Amino acid sequence: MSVRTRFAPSPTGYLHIGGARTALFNYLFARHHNGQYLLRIEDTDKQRSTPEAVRQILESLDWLGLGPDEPPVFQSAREARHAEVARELLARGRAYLAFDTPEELAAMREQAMKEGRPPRYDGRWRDRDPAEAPPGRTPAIRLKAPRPEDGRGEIVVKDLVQGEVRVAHAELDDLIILRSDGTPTYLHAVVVDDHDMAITHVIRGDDHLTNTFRQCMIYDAMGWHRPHFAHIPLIHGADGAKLSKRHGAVGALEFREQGFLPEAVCNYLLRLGWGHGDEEIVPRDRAIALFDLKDVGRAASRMDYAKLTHLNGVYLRQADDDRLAEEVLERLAKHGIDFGTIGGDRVRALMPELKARAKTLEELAGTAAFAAIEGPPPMDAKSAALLTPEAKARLADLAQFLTDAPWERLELERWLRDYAEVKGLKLGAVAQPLRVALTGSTQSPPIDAVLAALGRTEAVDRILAAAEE
RNA sequence: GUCCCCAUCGUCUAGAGGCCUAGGACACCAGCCUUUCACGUUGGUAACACGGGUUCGAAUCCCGUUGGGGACGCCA
Repeated sequence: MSVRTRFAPSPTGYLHIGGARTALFNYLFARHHNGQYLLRIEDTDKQRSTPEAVRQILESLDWLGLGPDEPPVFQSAREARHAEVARELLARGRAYLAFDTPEELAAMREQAMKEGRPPRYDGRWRDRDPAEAPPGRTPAIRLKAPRPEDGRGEIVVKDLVQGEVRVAHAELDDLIILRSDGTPTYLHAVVVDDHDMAITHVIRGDDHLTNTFRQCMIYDAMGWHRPHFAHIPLIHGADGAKLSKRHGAVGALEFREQGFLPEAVCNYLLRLGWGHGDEEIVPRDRAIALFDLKDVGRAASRMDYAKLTHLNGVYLRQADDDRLAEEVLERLAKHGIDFGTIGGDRVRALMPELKARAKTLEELAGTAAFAAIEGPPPMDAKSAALLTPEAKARLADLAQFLTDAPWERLELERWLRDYAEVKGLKLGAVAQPLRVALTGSTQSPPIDAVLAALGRTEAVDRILAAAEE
């Protein structure tokens, strides 16, 4: 039977980076086994689910290159089926009608907590005749949890990541599978959908580990085969607490905004909890070839933005120049920086040098701005301070001589070295004032590359402007 | 409170009883390279939570302690 996995987010907000990793692992596992990777939107909570969240989840997955192999399944569209299974369980005597009110249940929980007992449903309607129900109450359907004679049974799950995990039947209570309003509960809907979608491997966050035992009860009651389960550890913030906004970016699309490349984010997420020897750079194809659930760690890991940033730099340097140029120009436009066709060409021309010096697209856009615009670049204080009277005189001199210089990068470099030698100067004494004049910054790509990319007219204009300031 | 899971440098990890004087990566520090910055490169600081077993031998197996996390809804 071919492997089928699914990612099942609930559309109550943006796609969390932890969810993105769950999706990635589901994707990689399916691809590794030549199986299918599906998406199910768990929108049975009508109060909190929004179409906007659905849209954002799809966009996030698309950006990460984790789009599903089949159209997404919307859980809300399958409520009739969920109810049908619940009624079947009822008909088979594996479930029963429970007429409790929410208030009664709350009181029951409170009482149990007060007495130091675990808050579980006591099964008061399990063997009671529905005829005894108080008038006007609509019942929920509860599943009958196993109650072995000796009271010592247990449910065993052989989790592909966590290993063998067991929970005593005594820990389980009769869970609601169909609410009194006829809608399914999450635990029930998940089981029915995973079964109907022929999911073979359920890979999800380990916050679902204890839910698994409740779900197993439903599989068993229906006589369905349980899928394999793999519960992967959660991602925490740098302080070890649950990852939240105060830790920094957590939404997948926030990473895009901040200038991270999707392939870098995926690589980072993969290495968080999964490893293959000392390999750090694991592109998609390699990840598919290597991925195995047995190599997934069992401990929660912490989000490290510094390492993500480093990885992003690695991927940035490998990325295609035109792609990066497009991204950068888009960002410049968004920041209200004016540039024309020529500016775009200059950014493209300088991209090989630019990308070696940036770790994110946002940073790249910042360092590319001087090349995109027309005229003298804005100058920071540190750069302006470099424009001493001597430096300005030097620039004026350079502007004059550059008029006749050969305009090609390697030739320019030689020309600059000759110039410095003739004038008895260190190359740095020539390059730094030039850099400041041309880029408005003390840091930039090699000055010969900058000159070549700007073109003679623009370069000389900027040098003259700085000399006359 | 009850149940479940987890535990190697600050962080991510390698490690399946001897290959471990514990390896790699990020971050940090110092040097080299150099027209600035970055890249690259060389070196450095830095960890098996603790206590008991098992064994000739334990980071690796077992038990306990401590610490962290998760779950206990007519939420998902």
